[in-house]
Amino acid sequence: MPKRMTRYLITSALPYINGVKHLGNLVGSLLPADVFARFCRARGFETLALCATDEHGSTTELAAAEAGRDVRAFCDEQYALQKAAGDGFGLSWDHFGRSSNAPNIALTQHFARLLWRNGHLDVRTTKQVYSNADKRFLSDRYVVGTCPHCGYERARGDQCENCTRVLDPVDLINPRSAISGSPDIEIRDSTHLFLKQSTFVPQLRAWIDSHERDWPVLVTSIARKWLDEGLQDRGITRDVEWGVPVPDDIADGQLKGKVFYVWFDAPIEYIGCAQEWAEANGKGDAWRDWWIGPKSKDVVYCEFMGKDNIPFHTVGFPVTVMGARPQEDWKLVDRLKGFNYINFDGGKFSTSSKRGVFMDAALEILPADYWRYYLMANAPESSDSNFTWEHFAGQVNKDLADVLGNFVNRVTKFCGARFEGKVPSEGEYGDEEKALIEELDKRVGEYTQLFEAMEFRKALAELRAIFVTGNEYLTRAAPWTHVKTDRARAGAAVRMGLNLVHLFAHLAWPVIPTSARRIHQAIQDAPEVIPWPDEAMGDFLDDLEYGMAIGVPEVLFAKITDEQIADWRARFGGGG
RNA sequence: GGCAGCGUAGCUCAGUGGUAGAGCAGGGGAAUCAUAAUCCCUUGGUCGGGGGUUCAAAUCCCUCCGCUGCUACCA
Repeated sequence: MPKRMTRYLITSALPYINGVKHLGNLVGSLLPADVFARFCRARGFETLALCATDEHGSTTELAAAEAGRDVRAFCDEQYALQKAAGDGFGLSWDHFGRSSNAPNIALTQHFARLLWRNGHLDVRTTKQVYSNADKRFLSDRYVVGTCPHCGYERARGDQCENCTRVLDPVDLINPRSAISGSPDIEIRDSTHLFLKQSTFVPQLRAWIDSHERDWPVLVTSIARKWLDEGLQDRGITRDVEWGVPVPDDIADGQLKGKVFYVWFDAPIEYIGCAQEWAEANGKGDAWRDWWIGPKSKDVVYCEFMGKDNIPFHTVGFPVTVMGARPQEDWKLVDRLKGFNYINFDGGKFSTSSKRGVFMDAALEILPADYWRYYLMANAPESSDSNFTWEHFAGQVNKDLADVLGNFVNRVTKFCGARFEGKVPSEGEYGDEEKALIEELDKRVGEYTQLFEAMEFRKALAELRAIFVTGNEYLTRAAPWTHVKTDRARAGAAVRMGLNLVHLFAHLAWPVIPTSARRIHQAIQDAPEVIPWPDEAMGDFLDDLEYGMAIGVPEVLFAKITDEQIADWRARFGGGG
């Protein structure tokens, strides 16, 4: 595989540390980033795929407190769980880091100093709610009280869940701490740093406009909405303990004891994670070449995220990067792929109310590839999509078990029964094969383009169509008929069938890596990265050595039964 | 309330000005190598309602209805 000039830097939105993620989080960022990273590697591009846990903020502090744990220990434990779940799903990160690790802390402080020096930060005094009972400042959502609009008694300080109105904690009637329930709260002045985002609007708008064509409408429309509504300066520090400390040399130490807002430091971990990767792999300063300096010019930086993350990646983080100029010219995102949500039987997946299927539980009931295929085939690209057990089972059974799995099985078994389990050397390709090759040249080209365009749903529809093409061919070639009268003709068909199996393993690898490997190994050993077929189909489909012994894989995809669906529906909820 | 997206066959979705599409499900047939798996043919939609622009509208404009999301201190 030739090395190519372009390098791909790929990040998925950082999963928050607070618990194993559900399928919605998986399909919106982690999984498409992995599929795309595998696709890039398969094509021979140098690729760096990074992800990390996003650990800071009051939510983690309070979750740890509730669990009676030290915050760091709590995060250590949660990090291990998320890492294991990601590994289980075959998420092939080059590094899975942590926003609380040293590189991110140093980089976050470094960026803040640059922004301060460049005049992009203001010191402002704000009114914050302080709880005497809890001995801490409360973020808006941790103040509860009666909604002044609808009278709901458990409204949160940021928004009333009942009438959905946006609130300010001072509006609440009978306000109290959501942590202790204590009404002993007061308003105190607190000094914070504000990032002067408003001065970046023209620059941001020009940048977003320049991506009119290569970003999804979802992304540009959300980004523009923020600019059109009048971008406000954003407070980037908080009165909590668990975070990156604000250095004393900013604003003469006025921010002593405060930390940066989690949304300020989390995106910087994309860079910090590259440094963690370099440190873990003895790469020295190589991480910088992905992010800054002349060598980074060859890098295409791709970000994957759910729509809730889009403002922070089209406005917040870009302002941080732009504000570090002209001294330092860090990369801005080139390709930003945003996703809608996947619903669970018509309702939301919810971490807090444990609704839906979570990554660890998903792997307990089925291998990762079932999920990977289904989720990518139904990726919520144009609108929210909906998960039901019945739809899931129907699609997996049909596409993976019947169309792909059975094809591999029928070809390899027939070869074993009639051609001694060896690639037949008799016969030559004729018109039938020529037509097949022509069609596959077209389809594989289309499939490649769809992946390049990150049109995952359509790409998987094309992949399925390619599998179907194999079945169609086999029906027309009918080696089971010809073997009785014309062994050469049957041999050529079986040889083509085996070459198709081989092709399918290569094409499917980014999506279903484990199964693709099993399929490939039935034919011959598979390399770690199964390369993309760049050659013309006429060559690829006559590539297997004549006479080479092949095997029959064990059942590749066992079908999901009605009983299983009933069990899972009882366990997880969700209709069908 | 404001803003955005969506509403197309029973289901999941393509299609953004030129005779309504795919997969699944349903119906009929072929084949019997195979995880009863495959292949071929086929039923099915006044493209949410109404109005307008146009030779021509699922597609553009207006309006109404419905669903979803976002609304900056959850991340």
